[in-house]
Amino acid sequence: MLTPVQFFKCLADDTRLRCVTLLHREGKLCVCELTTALALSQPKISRHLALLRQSGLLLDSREGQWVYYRINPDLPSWAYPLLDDVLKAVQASESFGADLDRLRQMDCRPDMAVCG
Amino acid sequence: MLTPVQFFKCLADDTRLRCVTLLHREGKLCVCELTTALALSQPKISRHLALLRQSGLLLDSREGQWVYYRINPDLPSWAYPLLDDVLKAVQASESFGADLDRLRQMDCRPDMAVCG
DNA sequence: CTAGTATATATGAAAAAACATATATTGTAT
DNA sequence: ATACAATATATGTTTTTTCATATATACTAG
Repeated sequence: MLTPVQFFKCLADDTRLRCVTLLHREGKLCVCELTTALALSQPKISRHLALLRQSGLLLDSREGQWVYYRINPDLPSWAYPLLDDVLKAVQASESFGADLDRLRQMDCRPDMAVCG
Repeated sequence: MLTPVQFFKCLADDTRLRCVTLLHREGKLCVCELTTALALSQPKISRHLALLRQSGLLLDSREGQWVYYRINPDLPSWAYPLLDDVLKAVQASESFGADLDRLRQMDCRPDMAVCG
């Protein structure tokens, strides 16, 4: 079971905080979308996602060649108001807008019909 | 200015999380009260308080031989709802009750008339 | 169907950096 | 002198990052 300290360790890194807030806002994203949005190397993203998955904060699911991550819907109840306030805090920041822009401008995202 | 990541780094350690939640609940406490409440060594507490002070989350003020710490009242506005959520999350935990008990049972706390 | 190839993701290993803790010492106020 | 608090040093541990490689799925040509 995720403890408060573990929860904050998850958010205490720039890469992980950006992944979690994007996922909380967008619902679910695959690794390549996160890699593009954050403009970071694939192994770096993958390692941080693994940590978040192992801590129980995220769930993953494979769909064909893509692996999607999302916020675990069975977190302890104290976690959700925190996540909402985290999103509000981070949305105000400059870097979050840039991440979202790169995600929007990404051509050929897996969910888009043109790519299936 | 405190950023969201720095804020979460502050809370991503058991000792610091307990200090911050106690201070958020109690208003202000001196180092010896925190040392008693958490049942940890003075240098250990002092080091973590210094980190929290340097990050801007806490303010300190000397009153005679005692140094009091409190939550900085000039944090970015996103921080306060988060701190409230944090307190709710931590209050549910067992260790928090024990910290509070040790604080209550501490005899000769600096604020108490018998000790002045 | 099979072989070959491309894309997506994960992980092993190693190096660097950051962090936490203990002990000892120093500073500050009464 | 005594109580309270901060810091210096050394040490051990954890975390983060990168590069290279492994695995899994999908696609294409024969």
